[in-house]
Amino acid sequence: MDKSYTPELFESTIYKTWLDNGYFTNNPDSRTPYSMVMPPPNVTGKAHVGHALNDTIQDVIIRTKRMQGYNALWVPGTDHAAIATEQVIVKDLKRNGLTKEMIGRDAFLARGWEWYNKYTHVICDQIKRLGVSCDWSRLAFTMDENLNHAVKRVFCKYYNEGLIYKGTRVVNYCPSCKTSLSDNENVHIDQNTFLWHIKYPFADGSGYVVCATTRPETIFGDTAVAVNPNDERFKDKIGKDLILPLVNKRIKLIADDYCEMGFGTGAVKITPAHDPNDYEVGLRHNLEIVTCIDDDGKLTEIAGQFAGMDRIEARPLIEKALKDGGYLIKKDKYKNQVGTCDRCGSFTEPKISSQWFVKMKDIVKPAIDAVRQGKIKFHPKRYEKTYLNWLENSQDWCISRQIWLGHRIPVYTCENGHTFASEEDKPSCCPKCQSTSLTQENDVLDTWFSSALWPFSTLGYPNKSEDLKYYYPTSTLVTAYDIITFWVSKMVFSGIKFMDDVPFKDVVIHGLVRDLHGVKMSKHLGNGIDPIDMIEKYGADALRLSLINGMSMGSNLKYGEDKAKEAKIFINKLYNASKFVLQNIQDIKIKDLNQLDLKDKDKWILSELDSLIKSVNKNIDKYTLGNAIANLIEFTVSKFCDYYIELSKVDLYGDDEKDKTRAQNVLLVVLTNLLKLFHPFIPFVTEYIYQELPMHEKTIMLSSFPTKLNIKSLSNGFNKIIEIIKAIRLTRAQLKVPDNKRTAIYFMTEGEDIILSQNLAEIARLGFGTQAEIVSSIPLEKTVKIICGDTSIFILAEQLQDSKKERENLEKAIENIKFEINRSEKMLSSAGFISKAPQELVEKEKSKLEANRETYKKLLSELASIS
RNA sequence: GGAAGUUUAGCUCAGCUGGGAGAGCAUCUGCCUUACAAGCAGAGGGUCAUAGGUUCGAGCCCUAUAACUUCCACCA
Repeated sequence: MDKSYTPELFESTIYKTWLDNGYFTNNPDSRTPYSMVMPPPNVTGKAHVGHALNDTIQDVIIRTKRMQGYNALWVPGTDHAAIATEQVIVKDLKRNGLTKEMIGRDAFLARGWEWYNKYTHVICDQIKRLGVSCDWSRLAFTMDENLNHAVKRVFCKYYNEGLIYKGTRVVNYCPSCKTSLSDNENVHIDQNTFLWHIKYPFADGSGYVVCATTRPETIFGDTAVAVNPNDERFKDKIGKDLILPLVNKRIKLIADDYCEMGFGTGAVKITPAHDPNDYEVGLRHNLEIVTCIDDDGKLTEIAGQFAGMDRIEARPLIEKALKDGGYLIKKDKYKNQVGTCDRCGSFTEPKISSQWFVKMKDIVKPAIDAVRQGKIKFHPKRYEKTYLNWLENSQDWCISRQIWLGHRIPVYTCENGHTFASEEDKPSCCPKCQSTSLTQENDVLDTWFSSALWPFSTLGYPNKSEDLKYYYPTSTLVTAYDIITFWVSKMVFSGIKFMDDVPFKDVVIHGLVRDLHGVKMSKHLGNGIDPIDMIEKYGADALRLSLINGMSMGSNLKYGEDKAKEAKIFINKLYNASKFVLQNIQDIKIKDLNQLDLKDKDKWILSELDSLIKSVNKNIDKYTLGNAIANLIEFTVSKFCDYYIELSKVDLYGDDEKDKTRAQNVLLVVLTNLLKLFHPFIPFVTEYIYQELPMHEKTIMLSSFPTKLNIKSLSNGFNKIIEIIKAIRLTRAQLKVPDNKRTAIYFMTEGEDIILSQNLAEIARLGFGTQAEIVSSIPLEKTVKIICGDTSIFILAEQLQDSKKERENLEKAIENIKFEINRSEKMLSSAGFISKAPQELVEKEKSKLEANRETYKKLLSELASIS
């Protein structure tokens, strides 16, 4: 092994070995299945830290399950991200002076595929560098032939059951992406704007009403003004004609409950084409629908002199025109929320158009029940609320997009006006009239429509494959909280609808990776961290460890480069500890630990290891991976390295062959278990070290995950020795004895102290002693006395403890113990405590009190003796 | 407008079914001890956001308040 940890020397070789041996590949067999599907990254994207976190969590889970003996399958894949990719291609065309209409749909799609083929490997290669153990032979893509088939099958089923319909609605429309969006993709942001109060005069000259609006440019689309039917101020005016400012046409004053009496001026302008509520009002009152903003976000002909202007740029000019015409009463500052496009950030416009929808009401119900009844569990549980809340209030899902990339809606209309959905690529004729002249819908489906099928489309649906039978439902889904509503909910109702079963049983939700100040990472701010950079500088294991360590499930993670650095330092520590073990077991005779006469320190480290194994298993089961890794690091540093390795030197460097063999075997057992426990988190370095062990399987990946130690007579008795070592070290530090100056250590005991007498060499080594022995009388004058529990320790020191400091120490100790005794006495004298607290606890408190009283006496007499 | 989360050491966060407040980083002191100076040993540092309540006992449970964060929602 090299002197220090250098991941770049082995990470890629090891990954290749794993791949070449097919360790990631799985097919149905007699074992119990454990399956996951990877949330597909955008095929044209670049891996960011969020992917690294998401994939690391999944890899930890799948590697653990694989080692636990499950048939563990993890299916990777990518998403076609239609809107984003389409934009990129359109931009690319524009540079060459082309538009998509100029090259036509087929040529455009061909370009899309070029793009997809070119970039699939980029993102996959980046993800591979993390060390993920997904089955790459099953790499899926939402536009694959089979997935395409799944989409069409699902669409037709919905369609034929009447669950998909085409309707005219006001939907969110992005003038920049030039497509409609689902409610989900319409992101509300706060905006400081104004409330314009505009005068609408009655046609008969009998005064006017005032409407307030945040969007004065929509005035051209107004077809009524509404007031509340109970509003006394307007009661006798309802039905009268008003003059629409700037347009000078007549519109009616109508009464509708939608208009709240207390709000604003009490009157609201109605623009059915550009506001969902107004549209509803329009339907009720049979109002004309006037579109005044077109697909590019520009004002239409109806806007007269403003026609052709961008709706937002026109705003100040419209304001001026209103003012000039005497219509503007006032302009107040106002704060409201405005919709923006999830993909490009531009302001969306509510726009009336003909779109395809999925009826949500019925299909959503079983998805709600599945979570309510516990068939699907969220971790942490609180995210159930996000999920349920969204499903319970969901409106029909707008699935049509006015772009070309993606799954084209498989609905055809024949020349005789018959409309039907077909799974076939090119249906030959209309099923009703056999006409062969068919036209397909132009719109494509929302990307989430295909993502919703991911857990079963990647396993072979719509074919009734063996994979589906064996691996569906999948076991666990790991994703960030921000796509619970986009994705998780849609997979659940789709799975139940088309597979008759939930798509997964556990949903593990993690947070988003933020910078150190908690700010979202973005190119714009330059605060992003490139995971590939981190891998190159610190290694994939360090990146993985830094993401999991300190992670609390479901909460955001503040991340900076220092975390990767820190992680690398720790791995170096593990590496060095392993190196120490390996160097010292070259000549090992391997024995079963139960056949060896284990010493106190061995029993101690093994019992610590046993509880580590239990807690790691428990924490992985609970998906609290951050706690699991904290346990592992704590054990490695504070128990194994700081104590056991140091203690083992007594035997390794001594003359007794039996002691040496025993220490070697314990070291090997601890290291082997530790490597296995660490493997899911830091797969590369653990495999690398594992291969150096004198006895090992082909790969640590397929070795068994520790569940418990089968070793008898584990004990914690050695903790007393550790306390003594700490007391000696503390006193030395107070005496300012430098660590390179060793001192003699003596003990005086009242009776026989077996554990002490058996660990003198250990105390000497770790307590910076030249020697340690039990004596019957104080050996020399130049000693300093330390009281540690029931043990009296003397260390030979040139610099005597100054008596003032010594008294201070004693007094402090006495103060502390007095406080403890008081607390115990108070507790034990409380009738409530005795009767209500668990018996065990009462007993513990009693014995603690007794011990403390003993120590107290001892300390007092000690104080008396020095003064 | 509705909902969720957070508030513990200078910083980042743990803290189990309520039973003596923890880690890492940073700081200070000493040490190049043959796995590791990317290291070792030791130390200092907290009114657990505030106010009440329940309890023998509260960082943890309940109620209110405050600050921050996020999600959802069609109030002109």
